Amino acid sequence: MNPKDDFLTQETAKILKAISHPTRLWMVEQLAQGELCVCVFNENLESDFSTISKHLTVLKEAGLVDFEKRGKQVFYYLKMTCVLNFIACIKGTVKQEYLDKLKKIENHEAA
Amino acid sequence: MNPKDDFLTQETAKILKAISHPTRLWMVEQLAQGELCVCVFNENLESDFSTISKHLTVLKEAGLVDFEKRGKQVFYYLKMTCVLNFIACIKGTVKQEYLDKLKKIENHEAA
DNA sequence: GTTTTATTTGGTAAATTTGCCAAATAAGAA
DNA sequence: TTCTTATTTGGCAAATTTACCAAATAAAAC
Repeated sequence: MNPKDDFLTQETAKILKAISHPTRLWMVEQLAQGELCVCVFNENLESDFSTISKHLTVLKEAGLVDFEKRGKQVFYYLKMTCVLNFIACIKGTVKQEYLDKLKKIENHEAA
Repeated sequence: MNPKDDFLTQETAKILKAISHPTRLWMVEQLAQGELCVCVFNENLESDFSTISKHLTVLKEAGLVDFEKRGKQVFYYLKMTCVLNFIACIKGTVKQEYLDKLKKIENHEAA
Protein backbone atom coordinates (compact mmCIF):
# COMPACT_ATOMS: atom_id res chain seq x y z
CA MET A 1 0.00 0.00 0.00
CA ASN A 2 1.19 3.45 -0.84
CA PRO A 3 -1.06 6.22 0.49
CA LYS A 4 0.53 8.55 -2.03
CA ASP A 5 -1.30 6.71 -4.77
CA ASP A 6 -4.71 7.19 -3.19
CA PHE A 7 -6.40 10.23 -4.69
CA LEU A 8 -8.61 11.00 -1.71
CA THR A 9 -5.80 10.68 0.81
CA GLN A 10 -3.56 12.77 -1.38
CA GLU A 11 -6.09 15.60 -1.79
CA THR A 12 -7.01 15.59 1.87
CA ALA A 13 -3.34 15.81 2.80
CA LYS A 14 -2.96 18.78 0.47
CA ILE A 15 -5.74 20.67 2.26
CA LEU A 16 -4.22 19.84 5.62
CA LYS A 17 -0.82 21.00 4.46
CA ALA A 18 -2.35 24.29 3.37
CA ILE A 19 -3.56 25.10 6.89
CA SER A 20 -0.56 23.61 8.66
CA HIS A 21 1.40 26.84 8.52
CA PRO A 22 0.83 29.24 11.44
CA THR A 23 0.27 32.25 9.19
CA ARG A 24 -2.17 30.43 6.90
CA LEU A 25 -3.99 28.86 9.83
CA TRP A 26 -4.42 32.31 11.30
CA MET A 27 -5.63 33.66 7.97
CA VAL A 28 -8.30 30.98 7.72
CA GLU A 29 -9.49 31.78 11.22
CA GLN A 30 -9.75 35.46 10.38
CA LEU A 31 -11.84 34.58 7.35
CA ALA A 32 -14.34 32.77 9.55
CA GLN A 33 -16.14 36.05 10.11
CA GLY A 34 -16.45 36.78 6.43
CA GLU A 35 -14.43 38.01 3.46
CA LEU A 36 -11.34 40.12 3.99
CA CYS A 37 -9.36 42.42 1.74
CA VAL A 38 -5.74 41.42 1.16
CA CYS A 39 -4.89 44.87 2.49
CA VAL A 40 -6.19 43.82 5.91
CA PHE A 41 -3.73 40.95 6.01
CA ASN A 42 -0.99 43.26 4.85
CA GLU A 43 -1.82 45.68 7.65
CA ASN A 44 -2.01 43.06 10.37
CA LEU A 45 0.79 40.70 9.52
CA GLU A 46 4.46 41.49 9.76
CA SER A 47 5.52 39.57 6.66
CA ASP A 48 6.34 41.00 3.28
CA PHE A 49 3.31 41.63 1.03
CA SER A 50 4.63 39.11 -1.45
CA THR A 51 4.87 36.46 1.24
CA ILE A 52 1.30 37.11 2.29
CA SER A 53 0.13 36.94 -1.28
CA LYS A 54 1.83 33.61 -1.73
CA HIS A 55 0.25 32.21 1.42
CA LEU A 56 -3.16 33.21 0.09
CA THR A 57 -2.35 31.51 -3.20
CA VAL A 58 -1.57 28.28 -1.34
CA LEU A 59 -4.97 28.43 0.38
CA LYS A 60 -6.65 29.14 -2.95
CA GLU A 61 -4.96 26.24 -4.69
CA ALA A 62 -6.00 23.87 -1.94
CA GLY A 63 -9.60 24.96 -2.52
CA LEU A 64 -9.95 26.41 0.97
CA VAL A 65 -10.63 29.95 -0.15
CA ASP A 66 -11.59 31.88 -3.24
CA PHE A 67 -11.32 35.56 -4.08
CA GLU A 68 -13.11 38.36 -5.84
CA LYS A 69 -11.56 41.50 -7.29
CA ARG A 70 -13.31 44.78 -6.60
CA GLY A 71 -11.55 47.83 -7.93
CA LYS A 72 -7.93 47.80 -6.90
CA GLN A 73 -8.62 45.47 -4.03
CA VAL A 74 -8.88 41.71 -3.78
CA PHE A 75 -11.20 40.06 -1.27
CA TYR A 76 -10.64 36.51 -0.08
CA TYR A 77 -13.36 34.39 1.48
CA LEU A 78 -13.56 30.94 3.02
CA LYS A 79 -14.97 28.19 0.86
CA MET A 80 -14.47 25.20 3.14
CA THR A 81 -16.03 26.28 6.42
CA CYS A 82 -15.78 22.69 7.57
CA VAL A 83 -12.22 23.33 8.69
CA LEU A 84 -13.38 25.74 11.37
CA ASN A 85 -14.96 23.02 13.52
CA PHE A 86 -11.76 21.13 13.35
CA ILE A 87 -9.51 24.03 14.21
CA ALA A 88 -11.75 24.75 17.18
CA CYS A 89 -11.53 21.13 18.25
CA ILE A 90 -7.76 20.93 17.94
CA LYS A 91 -7.33 24.21 19.74
CA GLY A 92 -9.56 22.91 22.50
CA THR A 93 -7.41 19.81 22.85
CA VAL A 94 -4.21 21.79 22.84
CA LYS A 95 -5.57 24.15 25.46
CA GLN A 96 -6.75 21.24 27.64
CA GLU A 97 -3.39 19.51 27.36
CA TYR A 98 -1.68 22.69 28.37
CA LEU A 99 -3.91 23.05 31.42
CA ASP A 100 -3.34 19.41 32.38
CA LYS A 101 0.40 19.94 32.15
CA LEU A 102 0.18 22.99 34.37
CA LYS A 103 -1.87 21.07 36.93
CA LYS A 104 0.69 18.26 36.94
CA ILE A 105 3.48 20.72 37.64
CA GLU A 106 1.49 22.31 40.45
CA ASN A 107 0.83 18.93 42.08
CA HIS A 108 4.47 17.98 41.83
CA GLU A 109 5.49 21.17 43.52
CA ALA A 110 2.94 20.61 46.26
CA ALA A 111 4.26 17.09 46.97
CA MET B 1 0.77 40.42 14.44
CA ASN B 2 2.87 37.37 13.98
CA PRO B 3 0.95 34.10 14.23
CA LYS B 4 4.24 32.35 14.87
CA ASP B 5 4.37 33.96 18.27
CA ASP B 6 0.96 32.69 19.29
CA PHE B 7 1.33 29.46 21.27
CA LEU B 8 -2.09 28.06 20.45
CA THR B 9 -1.80 28.78 16.73
CA GLN B 10 1.69 27.35 16.72
CA GLU B 11 0.69 24.09 18.44
CA THR B 12 -2.41 23.67 16.32
CA ALA B 13 -0.33 24.13 13.18
CA LYS B 14 2.06 21.47 14.43
CA ILE B 15 -0.78 18.96 14.77
CA LEU B 16 -2.05 19.83 11.32
CA LYS B 17 1.40 19.48 9.84
CA ALA B 18 1.68 16.05 11.43
CA ILE B 19 -1.36 14.76 9.54
CA SER B 20 -0.63 16.67 6.35
CA HIS B 21 1.53 13.90 4.93
CA PRO B 22 -0.32 11.18 2.97
CA THR B 23 1.39 8.35 4.83
CA ARG B 24 0.78 9.83 8.26
CA LEU B 25 -2.80 10.73 7.40
CA TRP B 26 -3.38 7.15 6.35
CA MET B 27 -1.77 5.87 9.54
CA VAL B 28 -4.08 7.99 11.69
CA GLU B 29 -7.08 6.67 9.81
CA GLN B 30 -5.94 3.09 10.35
CA LEU B 31 -5.62 3.78 14.06
CA ALA B 32 -9.27 4.85 14.21
CA GLN B 33 -10.23 1.22 14.73
CA GLY B 34 -7.85 0.76 17.64
CA GLU B 35 -4.19 0.24 18.43
CA LEU B 36 -1.85 -1.23 15.84
CA CYS B 37 1.54 -2.85 16.05
CA VAL B 38 4.32 -1.08 14.15
CA CYS B 39 4.78 -4.40 12.37
CA VAL B 40 1.35 -3.96 10.75
CA PHE B 41 2.44 -0.67 9.24
CA ASN B 42 5.68 -2.25 8.12
CA GLU B 43 3.73 -5.04 6.43
CA ASN B 44 1.25 -2.78 4.71
CA LEU B 45 3.33 0.18 3.64
CA GLU B 46 5.97 0.13 0.97
CA SER B 47 8.39 2.48 2.71
CA ASP B 48 11.51 1.57 4.58
CA PHE B 49 10.95 0.54 8.23
CA SER B 50 13.01 3.48 9.38
CA THR B 51 10.85 5.88 7.40
CA ILE B 52 7.71 4.42 8.95
CA SER B 53 9.20 4.66 12.41
CA LYS B 54 10.03 8.30 11.83
CA HIS B 55 6.52 9.06 10.63
CA LEU B 56 5.15 7.52 13.82
CA THR B 57 7.53 9.63 15.85
CA VAL B 58 6.20 12.78 14.17
CA LEU B 59 2.65 11.78 15.13
CA LYS B 60 3.79 11.03 18.67
CA GLU B 61 5.54 14.36 19.05
CA ALA B 62 2.47 16.22 17.86
CA GLY B 63 0.50 14.48 20.59
CA LEU B 64 -1.75 12.68 18.13
CA VAL B 65 -0.76 9.19 19.18
CA ASP B 66 1.02 7.39 21.98
CA PHE B 67 2.54 3.93 22.17
CA GLU B 68 3.01 1.00 24.48
CA LYS B 69 5.75 -1.62 24.31
CA ARG B 70 4.72 -5.22 24.74
CA GLY B 71 7.53 -7.69 24.35
CA LYS B 72 9.44 -7.02 21.20
CA GLN B 73 6.54 -5.17 19.66
CA VAL B 74 5.40 -1.58 19.90
CA PHE B 75 1.72 -0.67 19.67
CA TYR B 76 0.57 2.78 18.66
CA TYR B 77 -2.86 4.16 19.44
CA LEU B 78 -4.75 7.35 18.69
CA LYS B 79 -4.91 9.92 21.45
CA MET B 80 -6.67 12.76 19.63
CA THR B 81 -9.74 11.09 18.15
CA CYS B 82 -11.07 14.55 17.42
CA VAL B 83 -9.10 14.59 14.17
CA LEU B 84 -11.20 11.77 12.75
CA ASN B 85 -14.32 13.93 12.41
CA PHE B 86 -12.29 16.46 10.59
CA ILE B 87 -10.61 14.04 8.23
CA ALA B 88 -14.03 12.64 7.41
CA CYS B 89 -15.33 16.13 6.76
CA ILE B 90 -12.44 17.12 4.50
CA LYS B 91 -12.67 13.84 2.62
CA GLY B 92 -16.37 14.43 2.17
CA THR B 93 -15.71 17.85 0.71
CA VAL B 94 -12.99 16.55 -1.58
CA LYS B 95 -15.25 13.75 -2.77
CA GLN B 96 -18.13 16.16 -3.36
CA GLU B 97 -15.92 18.55 -5.29
CA TYR B 98 -14.72 15.70 -7.41
CA LEU B 99 -18.28 14.61 -8.19
CA ASP B 100 -19.27 18.20 -9.01
CA LYS B 101 -16.34 18.47 -11.39
CA LEU B 102 -17.38 15.24 -13.09
CA LYS B 103 -20.94 16.48 -13.46
CA LYS B 104 -19.73 19.74 -14.98
CA ILE B 105 -17.72 17.84 -17.55
CA GLU B 106 -20.72 15.65 -18.37
CA ASN B 107 -22.96 18.67 -18.85
CA HIS B 108 -20.42 20.35 -21.06
CA GLU B 109 -20.18 17.31 -23.23
CA ALA B 110 -23.95 17.07 -23.46
CA ALA B 111 -24.24 20.73 -24.55
C1' DG C 1 25.95 -16.49 26.60
C1' DT C 2 24.65 -15.95 21.08
C1' DT C 3 21.16 -15.32 17.67
C1' DT C 4 17.05 -13.65 15.83
C1' DT C 5 13.34 -10.36 15.47
C1' DA C 6 11.23 -5.68 16.02
C1' DT C 7 12.01 -1.06 16.08
C1' DT C 8 14.64 3.21 16.47
C1' DT C 9 18.56 6.34 15.66
C1' DG C 10 22.28 8.70 12.95
C1' DG C 11 23.73 10.38 8.80
C1' DT C 12 22.93 12.31 4.45
C1' DA C 13 21.35 13.58 -0.27
C1' DA C 14 17.27 15.07 -2.73
C1' DA C 15 13.00 17.48 -2.72
C1' DT C 16 10.07 20.93 -0.98
C1' DT C 17 8.81 25.07 1.50
C1' DT C 18 9.52 29.55 3.15
C1' DG C 19 10.40 34.46 2.87
C1' DC C 20 12.63 38.23 1.09
C1' DC C 21 13.78 41.52 -2.76
C1' DA C 22 12.91 43.54 -7.07
C1' DA C 23 10.11 43.86 -10.93
C1' DA C 24 5.57 43.30 -13.20
C1' DT C 25 0.68 43.91 -13.55
C1' DA C 26 -3.94 45.97 -12.82
C1' DA C 27 -7.00 49.56 -11.86
C1' DG C 28 -8.45 53.81 -10.29
C1' DA C 29 -6.98 58.97 -9.63
C1' DA C 30 -5.06 63.11 -11.37
C1' DT D 1 -1.53 59.93 -20.37
C1' DT D 2 1.08 59.72 -16.17
C1' DC D 3 0.97 58.74 -11.25
C1' DT D 4 -0.23 56.26 -7.33
C1' DT D 5 -1.99 52.29 -4.93
C1' DA D 6 -2.97 47.22 -4.37
C1' DT D 7 -1.49 42.87 -5.35
C1' DT D 8 1.00 39.23 -7.74
C1' DT D 9 4.99 37.05 -10.01
C1' DG D 10 9.92 35.66 -10.70
C1' DG D 11 14.07 34.55 -8.75
C1' DC D 12 16.81 32.85 -5.28
C1' DA D 13 19.06 31.58 -0.76
C1' DA D 14 18.00 29.57 3.67
C1' DA D 15 15.42 26.37 6.30
C1' DT D 16 12.84 22.28 6.63
C1' DT D 17 11.15 17.77 5.32
C1' DT D 18 11.49 13.39 3.37
C1' DA D 19 13.35 8.80 2.56
C1' DC D 20 16.89 5.84 2.13
C1' DC D 21 20.94 3.08 4.08
C1' DA D 22 23.62 1.37 7.74
C1' DA D 23 24.25 0.84 12.45
C1' DA D 24 22.36 0.68 17.22
C1' DT D 25 19.18 -0.88 20.71
C1' DA D 26 15.77 -3.92 23.11
C1' DA D 27 13.66 -8.04 24.14
C1' DA D 28 12.69 -12.61 23.46
C1' DA D 29 14.30 -17.33 21.67
C1' DC D 30 17.78 -20.67 21.50
